[in-house]
Amino acid sequence: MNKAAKTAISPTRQEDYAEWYQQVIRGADLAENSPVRGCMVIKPWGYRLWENMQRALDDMFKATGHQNAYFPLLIPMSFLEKEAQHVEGFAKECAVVTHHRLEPDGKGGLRPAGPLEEPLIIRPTSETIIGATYAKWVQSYRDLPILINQWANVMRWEMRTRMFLRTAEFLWQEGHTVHATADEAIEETNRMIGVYAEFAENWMAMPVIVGSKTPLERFPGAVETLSIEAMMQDHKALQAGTSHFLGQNFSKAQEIKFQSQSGDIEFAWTTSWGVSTRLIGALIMTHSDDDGFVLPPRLAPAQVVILPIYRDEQQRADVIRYAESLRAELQAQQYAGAAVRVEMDDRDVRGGDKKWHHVKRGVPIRIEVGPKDIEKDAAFVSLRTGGKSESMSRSQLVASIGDMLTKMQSELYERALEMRRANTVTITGEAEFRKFFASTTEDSSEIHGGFAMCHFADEDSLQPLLKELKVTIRCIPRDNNDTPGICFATGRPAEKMAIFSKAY
RNA sequence: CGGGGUGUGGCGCAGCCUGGUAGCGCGCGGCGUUUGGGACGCUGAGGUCGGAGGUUCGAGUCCUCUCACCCCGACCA
Repeated sequence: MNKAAKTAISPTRQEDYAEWYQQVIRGADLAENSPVRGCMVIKPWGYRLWENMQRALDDMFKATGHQNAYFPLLIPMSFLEKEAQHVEGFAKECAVVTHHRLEPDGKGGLRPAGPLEEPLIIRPTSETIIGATYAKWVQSYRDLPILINQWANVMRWEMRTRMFLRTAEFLWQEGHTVHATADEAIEETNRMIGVYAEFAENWMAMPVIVGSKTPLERFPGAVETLSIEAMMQDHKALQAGTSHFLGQNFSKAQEIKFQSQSGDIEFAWTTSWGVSTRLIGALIMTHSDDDGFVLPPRLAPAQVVILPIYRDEQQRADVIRYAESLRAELQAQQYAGAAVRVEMDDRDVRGGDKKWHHVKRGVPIRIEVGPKDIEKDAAFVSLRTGGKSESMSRSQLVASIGDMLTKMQSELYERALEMRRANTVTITGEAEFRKFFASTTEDSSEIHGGFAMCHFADEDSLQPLLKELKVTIRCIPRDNNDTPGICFATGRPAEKMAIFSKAY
């Protein structure tokens, strides 16, 4: 766009992080705002990415014994009233359907007519409707466990929306399981947060911290909420996935009962777990740079794009033939257990524009082939993760394409991990805590802070301080967190450390 | 929902204070020169100024209401 600009995306992260985020999405053609308040249009490039995420997750769900099913979009309002905390959590952000038809309003427009006897809400999450269904399915301990996942859209009437991170309507999956014992349900809750962590780290190349939420941060109605937390490039935390142990709260509210082996009637134990298109936001803010989106190879809709370069029709024939055969060879290679995904971009667009198009979309590897390359039986290779572009012989390129993608994937992970390391500190006193999270007035970028690991005794007493600094407790990390200490704020003895951070 | 800001061709903006029927850059079409690179020249298409109402002979410019978006706050995957 601007020849003088050093970066493809303007502003840069330093200049204006929030605006940079928007521009990366636009530059990569992932999504755009729609005429509907708070709702976005996910464009093909963004949707292909989502499909790749879905496929990987779905395979993992299946591998852990789950099946997919589908439940209604609309939920009778009374269903939501059954679990007290659940209502409190979601009632404020529900879209309500009150009529079932439209009629002319006499002024050339339409007005709703046919009021419903009982209003329906558009699901903000499906615990209630699924629970009501499960209640009918469960009679005996022999009916358990129920291990079901649903891919769906949900709607939450959020006050402030941001593309992918928080939209009124979003796509997600929600697993809902029923078990005969608490232990089994807890095991499921742990297993699924593990699946999410594995997906985040191995597929998204995004390091995450697994931990449990404090009572104030829990899912409404849950006994225990586990989450994976990731650090974005502005050092804020993003909750990337949650897995809830719901105890018997929902089964009691919805009468999910079964007769046990001994003949007693017992309430079942349930779990729910989900990740959403928010993961795309996480991906953007984990890896992208000032030239736009950077895709981890494993999830990239196209891992390699071939850009033919030629001057005229005569050259075109040769170059295209060469490019096509190169494509076939590359596609025959394997990466991460699947064929390498290669695209050719032979659009009638100027070479420079074409190159930047793919840079901004985050394609991991760009391969340019022109007459000079054909002579040398070579190709000119550029990696989205940086480094010098270089000419490679065709045989070498084909032989090493899988390794290159593997290396890029782990490089992205290492980079993100290093960013998190560099911005994670252990804090033992309130003064230090305040200083860490203080907004730096001289630095307009607003990128500051990070993860503060602190021992803490009591969540409630910290609230004034946390509110003042706009910091939240992200989670109590599960691993390496057994050393007791002293609460950073009150000086009282504390069992565990928590991650404190500003968050999305 | 509270505070602040914005809303003018696809995108980014100027014009508004000092009302008189719309301008710039990029992008887009055509032609040509270029081309291992986000090039250049000529030429062309495209907007009635978020919406509604009002003031006025006349409103993008003033007033009222409304909607949407962005930032901050409260809430949240």
